[in-house]
Amino acid sequence: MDVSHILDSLNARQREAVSAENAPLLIQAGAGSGKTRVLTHRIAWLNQVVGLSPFGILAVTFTNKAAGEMRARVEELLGMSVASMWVGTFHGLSHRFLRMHWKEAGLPQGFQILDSEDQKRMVQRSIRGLGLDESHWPPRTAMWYINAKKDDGLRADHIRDEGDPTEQQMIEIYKAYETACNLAGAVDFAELLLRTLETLRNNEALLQHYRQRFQHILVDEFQDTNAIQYAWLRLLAGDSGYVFAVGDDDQSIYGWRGARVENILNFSDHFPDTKTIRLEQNYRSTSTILNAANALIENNSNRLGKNLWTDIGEGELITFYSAYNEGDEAKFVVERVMEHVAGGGQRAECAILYRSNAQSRVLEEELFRHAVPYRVYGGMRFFERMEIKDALAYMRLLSLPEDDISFERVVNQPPRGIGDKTISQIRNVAREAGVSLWHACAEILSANALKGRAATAVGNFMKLIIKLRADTKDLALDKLVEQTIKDTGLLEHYQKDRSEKGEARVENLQELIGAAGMPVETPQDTPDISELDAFLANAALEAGEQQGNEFDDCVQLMTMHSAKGLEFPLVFITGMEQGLFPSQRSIEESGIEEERRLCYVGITRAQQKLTLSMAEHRRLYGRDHFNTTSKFISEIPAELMMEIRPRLNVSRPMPSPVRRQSIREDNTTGLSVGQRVMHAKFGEGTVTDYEGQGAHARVYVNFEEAGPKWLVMAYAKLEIMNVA
DNA sequence: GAACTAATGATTTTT
DNA sequence: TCATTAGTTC
Repeated sequence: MDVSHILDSLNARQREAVSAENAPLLIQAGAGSGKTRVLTHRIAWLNQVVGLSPFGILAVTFTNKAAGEMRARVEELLGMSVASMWVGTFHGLSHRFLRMHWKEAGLPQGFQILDSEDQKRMVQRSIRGLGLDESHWPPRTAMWYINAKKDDGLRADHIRDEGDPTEQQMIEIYKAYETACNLAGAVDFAELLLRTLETLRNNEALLQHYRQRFQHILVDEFQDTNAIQYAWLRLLAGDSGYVFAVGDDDQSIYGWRGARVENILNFSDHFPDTKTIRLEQNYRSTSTILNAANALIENNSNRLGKNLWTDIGEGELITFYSAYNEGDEAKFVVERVMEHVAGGGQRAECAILYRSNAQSRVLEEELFRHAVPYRVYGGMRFFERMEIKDALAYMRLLSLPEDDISFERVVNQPPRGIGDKTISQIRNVAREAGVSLWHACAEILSANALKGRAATAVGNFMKLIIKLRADTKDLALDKLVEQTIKDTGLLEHYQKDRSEKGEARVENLQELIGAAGMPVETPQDTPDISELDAFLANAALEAGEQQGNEFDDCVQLMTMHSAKGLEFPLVFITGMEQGLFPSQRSIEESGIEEERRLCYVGITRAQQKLTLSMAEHRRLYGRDHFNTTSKFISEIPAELMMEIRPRLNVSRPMPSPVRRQSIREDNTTGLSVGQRVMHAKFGEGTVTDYEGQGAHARVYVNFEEAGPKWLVMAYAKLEIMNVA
């Protein structure tokens, strides 16, 4: 059989990995060394050469995006659909397993998934239920504790009581939380994994079935696996399965959320006869960039060790700029971006990276000032929005009225006269009887324990849900959403809010109808899960895209963490300051090796040109910081770097208006200086300046109430006022 | 029930 | 510094 299409495009190491004999394989894939390519080609190899059915392959990743890409690339390579192959995230695959084996797992058939926000509310409820003071026992902390334990595979009963009163209390909260989740048929993210693991462990027949089925297990980003994910892999692989693990210990940047680099370092101890293959040829960056990255990471101990190389050529030197303050730094970066664009480059080729999200603000302001379109990664995702979660909560109640989190969320949203007093009464009954809030309501009503108005309100709410469920039983999903947001009054409620925010919420709700109209991909082996439950699970597991931008060609702003896996011709790493990057906390406690790996990740995102910058003086969280240069700068060989000295006038806080007016451009705003205008939010004002062209045209308006502001014509919806 | 006020907390993020 | 959120008031 001709296998050239699988191997031809690969280098020697990649071929070795793809065509390796059956054995545990550890592929140390450096940044930009083609790891996704190796993974997908390995799957193709297993299928077309070894003759393994897609049915026998399990491929697991961390993000939905990575899973989607992998499936698409395999299908492209094989020229066929591989729906029977299990490709997905640890959570997604566990979810699939639990839907199929809910009985064995001891879950209700319609179990719901809690996202982090739901989980926090649930923990909060448990804390309140125990009569504890929330300020002393913050839900965040308790949630963090519970997740850390679950990620280590520990139930509340498993935790050894060392006599520490704080820990004892945490264990109590954990227990109460477990009870509440079981009652509500709710499963949090960590629970998906833990429950799957336990179900397999306690059910020999199931375990044997899956071990036999999945002879080959492929793992992406192996350095990011935590204890339970590793246990999951080992259990499934058993003694007869082959794990093909691809990862890079130098890119392990999620230790703080439980990832264990040891999983990579000790892989060969756990899987006998492991074959290790290193992919060190980099297809992304210039040798200057790679040499900088190599030199930097050399400073870490405890590595498996590897050296990236390329035949792309030296390319440009790395630029380093030490700015006077963060404003100056932003100005410098944006100027470089604008130069690139002026030279015919795309904005989307530029990525501005930073350590913490708080740093994006100044950069955004500077980009906005110059009307450079940009996109910030890491905002609120679609299915996390308040109005969307409200609608979903109603839908969840339709599916499973015992879902207490959803019940509490919408029982008085929109307001229908069920106040705190009534709710806490319901809660008490529920707690005493050990039933869900929904059942508690029914009991209270039949016992006539509520007074007039409250009783009617609660009764009406229950009737609403029951009627809605009956009415929508046979409806298509999008119609169901539509009817839900109408009949519950949710849509009307948000329509009353005439502000921009309210309008956006109404739009989002309408978009939800649209989203429900799209078919949700249900795996063929997932049995009788309703269309509604599939949609709800999907919403929790895949929170959707972050908000896009109306401009396609945007400068990309993101943290170095979110940049992992991406690449850009031009990369700017800002805030190269001791105490910020590496962060103060990492210097003091967690050790800075992970910070250095993060820096390594940042550097290796760059294809052609890397620019580093710092601010000697930075205001962060209302405090002034006087910074020294990041240690990491000194770890990059000086001959790879060129330092740019600040110009004399850069530290001036604001450009003088005189200067702006001296370089006049055509006025395309349609308004003239001196024109009186009206803005929906800021009120009346006078136009005093303008700049920019076309879609980016802006005017400077001095508002009576709100003060002077720059407004983009395309968005501001200014009303021209006639002089009285 | 909306509208104001005070308190809080703040690396990094996915599921 | 500043955004979110919980609490308070009318």
